[in-house]
Amino acid sequence: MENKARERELLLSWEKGAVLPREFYCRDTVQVARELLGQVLVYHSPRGVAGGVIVETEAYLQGDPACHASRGQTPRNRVMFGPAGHAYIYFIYGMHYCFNIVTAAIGVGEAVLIRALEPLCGIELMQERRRRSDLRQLCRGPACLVQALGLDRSLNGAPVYKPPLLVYRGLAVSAENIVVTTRIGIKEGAGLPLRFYLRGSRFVSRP
DNA sequence: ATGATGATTAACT
DNA sequence: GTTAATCATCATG
Repeated sequence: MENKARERELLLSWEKGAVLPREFYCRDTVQVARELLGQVLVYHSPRGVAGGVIVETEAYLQGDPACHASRGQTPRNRVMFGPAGHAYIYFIYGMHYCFNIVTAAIGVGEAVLIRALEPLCGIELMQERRRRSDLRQLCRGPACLVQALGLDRSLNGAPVYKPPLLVYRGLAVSAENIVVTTRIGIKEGAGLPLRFYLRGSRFVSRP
């Protein structure tokens, strides 16, 4: 398997790396969105561990019409206004969940949407949850990765720097390996260069 | 109380 | 490229 060697390499970097500290997220949201590429998102679910390398992100900013927080605080978006480094998980289209990490200072409603992962661990479990065996179809898309990892509403507001949700430091990504483009699935604020993905990754939701 | 809508996905043509 | 699936959330009355 060509994937085996790759998986081993990634798993090694994950095991050696440290968990990204809370402070990592208390910064400029675009910067965090870029730097999250290459890091490893892991969820220790009751059924087992699953996770992968973050290969695609989107930034949602204050004053950005596409941002859930742009029209003030509501019960749904309240965790966006809370401390950085916590999960903002919301329900959409009557059947899907999306996973974000809150960024910036308290009171500033900004976050990074995680749009795709390169599967790394818990692959059999993810294949079962997704009812698909193809690695490329496991975590390709924001709602897909949530389903693959087994995330749900109960994790809304949970920190991502301690169990059961963890983001580990992975491989560093240079600026030339980050593609900057427009976000997907929004009406207002389309056209803003706030989507980021790993150049050449076959695991992004859309090139 | 009601109605419009959505940071999607899978399965079509 | 098009569309059905499916409902919590929010603005409005």
